[in-house]
Amino acid sequence: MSDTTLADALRARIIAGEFAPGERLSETSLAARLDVSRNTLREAFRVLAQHGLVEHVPNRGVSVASPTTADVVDIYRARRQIECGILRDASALHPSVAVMREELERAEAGVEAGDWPVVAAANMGFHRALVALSDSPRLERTHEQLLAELRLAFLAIADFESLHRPFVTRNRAVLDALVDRGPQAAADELEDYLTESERRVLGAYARLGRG
Amino acid sequence: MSDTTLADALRARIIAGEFAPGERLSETSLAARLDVSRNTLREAFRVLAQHGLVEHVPNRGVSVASPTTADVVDIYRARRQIECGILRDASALHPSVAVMREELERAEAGVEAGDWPVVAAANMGFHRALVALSDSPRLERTHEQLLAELRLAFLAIADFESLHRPFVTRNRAVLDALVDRGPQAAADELEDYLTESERRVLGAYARLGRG
DNA sequence: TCGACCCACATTGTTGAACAATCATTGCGA
DNA sequence: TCGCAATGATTGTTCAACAATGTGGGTCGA
Repeated sequence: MSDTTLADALRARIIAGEFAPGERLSETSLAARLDVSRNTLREAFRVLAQHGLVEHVPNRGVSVASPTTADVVDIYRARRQIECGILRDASALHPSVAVMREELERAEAGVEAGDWPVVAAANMGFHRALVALSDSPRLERTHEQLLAELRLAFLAIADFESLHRPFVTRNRAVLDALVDRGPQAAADELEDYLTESERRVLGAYARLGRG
Repeated sequence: MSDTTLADALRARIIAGEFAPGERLSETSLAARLDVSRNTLREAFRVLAQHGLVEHVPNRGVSVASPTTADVVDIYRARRQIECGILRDASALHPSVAVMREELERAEAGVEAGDWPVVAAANMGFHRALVALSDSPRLERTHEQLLAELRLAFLAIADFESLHRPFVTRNRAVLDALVDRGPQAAADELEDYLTESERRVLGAYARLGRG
């Protein structure tokens, strides 16, 4: 199996919650379980470590990342910088606006159905489409990594409903603001969104005695 | 040798211009030359590929990245987004302002001495310190990768003087604006800087028949 | 009982060799 | 000249081994 494919497969498994945040990933046993050699697995680990999905400590192996409070704060700081900046410069005519609307509707349908994993995915899709407004592959890549890390924080908290349900209407507000009141208003809405979302995550962390 | 150390060493060599942008990096010969095994080298390659410093094509190995015109445009787009956004929210009292001043003086001394590599390094140091105003490790990491890629573009152009000399006074203007006229004015100055710098790089690329 | 030290064990870091898979080139024939 | 198959080189992957490092347990002494 190609190492990139392997890294992608591992990434998907981690994001799906197959491995708990903080869980130690033994090279020997995981290699056996995935039916690849240790060397191949190690190459995949390097990729994931660069993505921030696993943490690599020399001579002590890799574990699934488990974002600390400081990490969460930093992730949201970076998100604010990137997402708000992009939105402020965005055009409501960009094709990606349609994608944002699709994801929003998917999230709203998910709320109706009470399917919180769908809501979570759609909310993230909304913000991914938002970043695509920038037409910058590098910003999209960076943002994608931020979302992947953040998803680990969500996994540690595990309460998808309270983490995602309240934010569907906020995403609606962001999109409406972009279309009706212009990019600056949308950026302001988004900043509120992110501040509130960060507050929720940090609150849950505090209740858990951190992540 | 630890793989991270190896990746760092390779990164330094690439950035120093030891390998030309676009040059093919043979696993066997490079492993022999660096006195490491192929497997270890491959792990380091994965790290560098994630940094955008080398390009990895399946079954065709890795080459030193050689940014295309589109890459340069994207790098500057991302820089504008990140650096200007940070500067707009920055405080002139942040400790990193002192670092910016140091790098600026180093650059000015370099201009006096006609030492363009020093000027180039100091200019980049200035912008690195600028991003450090954000106190965000993730933004710093992303920005560092952008600079590394950009350095490859500079290497392809090779005319350090015209790429870096004009921008020392512009950096001075950014710093002065931050201290004297506030973050918004500084962000405006910086936007001019980046636009002009991008124009220069693209112009040189055009003269070379692209990179 | 408690703490310091030492040793065996487990895991990672790295190597070298081997083989399959894929790509590039060369030379042949039509 | 063009297409094509054989050939050689390089990458992808595996395996086995050993060195280096970290971990935990157990002994010994106070």
